[in-house]
Amino acid sequence: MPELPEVEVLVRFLAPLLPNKIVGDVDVRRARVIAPTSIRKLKTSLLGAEFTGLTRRGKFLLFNLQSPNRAEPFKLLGHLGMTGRMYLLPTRNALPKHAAVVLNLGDENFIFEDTRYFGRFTLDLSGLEKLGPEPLGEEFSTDYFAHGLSKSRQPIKVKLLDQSLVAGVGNIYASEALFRAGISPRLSARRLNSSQVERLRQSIREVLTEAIECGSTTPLDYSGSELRDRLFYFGSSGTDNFYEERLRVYDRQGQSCVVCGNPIRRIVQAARSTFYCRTCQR
DNA sequence: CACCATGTTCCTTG
DNA sequence: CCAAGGAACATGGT
Repeated sequence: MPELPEVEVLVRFLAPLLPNKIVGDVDVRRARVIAPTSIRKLKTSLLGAEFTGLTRRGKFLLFNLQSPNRAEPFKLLGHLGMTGRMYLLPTRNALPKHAAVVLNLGDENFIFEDTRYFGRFTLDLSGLEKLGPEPLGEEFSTDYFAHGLSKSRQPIKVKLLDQSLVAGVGNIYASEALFRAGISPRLSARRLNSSQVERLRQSIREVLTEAIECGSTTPLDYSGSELRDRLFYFGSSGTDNFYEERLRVYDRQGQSCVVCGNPIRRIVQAARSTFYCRTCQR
């Protein structure tokens, strides 16, 4: 469920639930997700430690912990990859099939579940080093963005996925932001004029902000597998597909553009799908 | 069987 | 050294 808005909503949901909870057991069921941290190292660090906070950086979750054995607090870095979820589950509930890491916190377990195991739950914080600014922060300025784009010949859609340019935009919101800005995804990044750069910067902020607001009003009730995580774009069963309906171009090839009525196109860029309207986006 | 999927990293090529 | 392209990772849905 991973792009900046989904991670942000998850962090807001989990952050108040974690403080004062102490790790009583660490069960690593898929070692790849904690790499390069070893199982032993993770256990040594986490056993007896208390959660003190949770924040977000780009698509990463940053867990703050305090161990009674150490003077200094420490951090754990989480990433949801393509299919990751994190949630608290009563101890009596069965673990999900793809539980990658389970932390016992007393009468409930903290679950990191990830079908494809592309996610991370690790003491290695190096993933943060090359991140660009937060798109919703002041550092993501017009000048910064213009300068970053001016050096790249890549199509603008591909460049938006570069986490060192701006942190947190993924494949869905890249298409959505370009549609809102009326800019073709195929345009070379350095060919955007200054008004396009500014429109795109604003569009990125709006698209992400609206997605967070939308997600924040949804009950994030994961009691295991029955109640669905409504932030999941796909896998919506029955009525809860409103999330997809908010998207104006993503996964809508062949459907009518909400602005001009012409069909939404799907193209492939850097081996990933891009959706756009040829009429509205030049 | 084929192709598709919210992400990142590593390897190769130019 | 750098930018860009593609495969790889792993599993499931259609």
